[in-house]
Amino acid sequence: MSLDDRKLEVLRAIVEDYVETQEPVGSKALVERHQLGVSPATVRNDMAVLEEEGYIRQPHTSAGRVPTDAGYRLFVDRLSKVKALSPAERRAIERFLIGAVDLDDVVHRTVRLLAQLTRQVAVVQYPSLARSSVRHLELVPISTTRIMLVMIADTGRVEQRLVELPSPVPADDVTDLRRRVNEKLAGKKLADTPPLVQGLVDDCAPESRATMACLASVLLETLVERSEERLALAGTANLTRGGVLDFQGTLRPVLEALEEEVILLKLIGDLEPSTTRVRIGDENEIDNLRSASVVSTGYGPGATIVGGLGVLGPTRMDYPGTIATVRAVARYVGDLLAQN
Amino acid sequence: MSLDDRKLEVLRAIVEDYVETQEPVGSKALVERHQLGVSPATVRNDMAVLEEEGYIRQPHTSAGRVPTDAGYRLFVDRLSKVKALSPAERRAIERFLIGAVDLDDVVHRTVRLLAQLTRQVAVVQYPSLARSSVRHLELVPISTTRIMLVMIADTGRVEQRLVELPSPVPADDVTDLRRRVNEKLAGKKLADTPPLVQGLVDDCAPESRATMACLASVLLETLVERSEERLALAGTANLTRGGVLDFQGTLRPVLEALEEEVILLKLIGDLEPSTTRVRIGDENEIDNLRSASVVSTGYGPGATIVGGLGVLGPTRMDYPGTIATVRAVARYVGDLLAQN
DNA sequence: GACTGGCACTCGGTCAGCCGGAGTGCCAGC
DNA sequence: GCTGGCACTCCGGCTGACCGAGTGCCAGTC
Repeated sequence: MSLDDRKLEVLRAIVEDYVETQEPVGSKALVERHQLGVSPATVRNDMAVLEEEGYIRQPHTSAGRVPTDAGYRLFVDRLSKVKALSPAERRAIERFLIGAVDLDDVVHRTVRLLAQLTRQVAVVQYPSLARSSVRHLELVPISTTRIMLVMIADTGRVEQRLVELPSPVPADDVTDLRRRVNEKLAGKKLADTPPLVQGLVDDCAPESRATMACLASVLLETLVERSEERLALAGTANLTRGGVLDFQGTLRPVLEALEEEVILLKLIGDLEPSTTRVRIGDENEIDNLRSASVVSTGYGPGATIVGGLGVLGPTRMDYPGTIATVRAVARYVGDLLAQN
Repeated sequence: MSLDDRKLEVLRAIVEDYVETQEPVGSKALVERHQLGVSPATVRNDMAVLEEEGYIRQPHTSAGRVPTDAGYRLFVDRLSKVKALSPAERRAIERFLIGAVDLDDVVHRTVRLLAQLTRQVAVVQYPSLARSSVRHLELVPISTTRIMLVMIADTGRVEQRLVELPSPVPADDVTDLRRRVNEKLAGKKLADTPPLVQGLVDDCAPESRATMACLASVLLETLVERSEERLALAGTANLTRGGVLDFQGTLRPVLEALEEEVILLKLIGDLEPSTTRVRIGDENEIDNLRSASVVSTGYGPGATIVGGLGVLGPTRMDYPGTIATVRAVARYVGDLLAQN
């Protein structure tokens, strides 16, 4: 019951036409627009098979065919070759990213760029703290019993936390604390710090141990364990393209999902394999996004990956183009980070 | 041609009913739902006058009446008393804000809270740098020719900028720079710093002047002049309540406007008079938001104002309730900031 | 003079019925 | 195994009728 080449070709044609026109595609139109070399009747037979196999379906009897999620999946996996970016697009990417002055700026520019190029909703995760190393830890006395802990990561991220101290600490002691903390932690992966931090507390002279313990708990709790991932989002307005036809009538669930950072992280996180990932319709675990597709990938300097980025759109999207753009942007961002 | 009390009462009834039901309201329904003590025919006469004056209009002949922007304006200015918050709402606010650990957290919680309570789109501006004072400036050497400048403001905001130095600077000099910069600037309003910074450069020994100049220019350019305002946004999904009926059929322009930080700032900025501000429909300068209303106010510790917050929704919104909530939330946030 | 009841009129929304067109499935023939 | 032909289905759009909500106006009443 395997699909021969022509049937696959028919599927490809259906996907391409439907993505472009947003309308169910019939056998006659298909042979007209693509040089299939066979008659509409033959195509109809092929369509019947494709439908039986679950790759396409009819919205109603006597309407054209529309790809199913499975159809898109097959298309993405076997029928589409990655589209090369146009020189104009390459230039746009470079121009867009070249003036960035700090990490915030890079992330914001990237997310807007992605939204603009793909004409979809774009999401970019800030470099994950969990994958960063400590470049420097700064302790800034705010008052005698308050210290601002500033952590600068090698990925460019800077996080600050206010630490309330149990008792007043003189400025000299702060200097000493700073030195000790940096000696121990600078250059270390954040994930590797817990035992080191514990060591710091243990090695402390009794009189400053309480202070160090305070510092250590803030460090561990808010930067290592509960390290909040940050995100940037752009292009929500693109959801309204194509009317309310995509997303089965209402943007509600999609907009709701986009407001939940946890959900977005799930979407573009899981960046292990460093390859581009495509989730089509029902393949999404999040119920609100069953009518959407997500294309995501990891980025980072060189071969390492420090964060994820991706776009979200209707299942009816230009997969080859989107995949190419997402990849290209990720690569550029990675290069940019490598320069620091 | 002035409107007597009953006509105003009729207008109020129309606004309240329309806000609630989302449907044009007719004379008969009006006398049934409100104890106006007159017959529908009389109400019709009043309506005719109100329509002539431009406070209400008919979507089509022989349909009920709908308030115009001017009608809402009159309602807000003269007909509505501010609604008191329910104890439940007060408790919600307190509970929501009480656990905040840092400024980011405060802002994020606030914006979500606002969105949730008003069921509209909420915007919260971070405390403006322009209205902040310098609490501390920290210089962190990243390499011999790179310094991370970290500014901690009294409002809790922390900004960092990477400074590329013209020549290597030894650690001791950095310490010295840090001391001098803080002596001069700590405690000063950011807006007052430019002459002081200039003084710092002028007073510098020739050998460190280039470094100081570098620092000064980053400070002035990116923190004082081009000081970027930051924002948080939440509740976009609330736009879809009431179908696509509000916002004349398409969310597009509204979503687009919400993506432009500049636009949002204009909306909730301009916080001079410290009073709550209501912009209704066409009163908005931004074309994309002509079908929306914005309720905004300033917040800050005590009587000073350091930033703005507000909500955006359809012109058909519960103004008294929204105004009360926006005010209350602003007050709570101000109190919270005052505690630091 | 202000309010009221009554009446004719308007017009949007809905429903049924009709028609055309696009598209299908199937079948016989090559 | 492909093709042309044919009957069938069903969506979408159009039309006309009807209903109901709501209005404007007018004459009558307090």
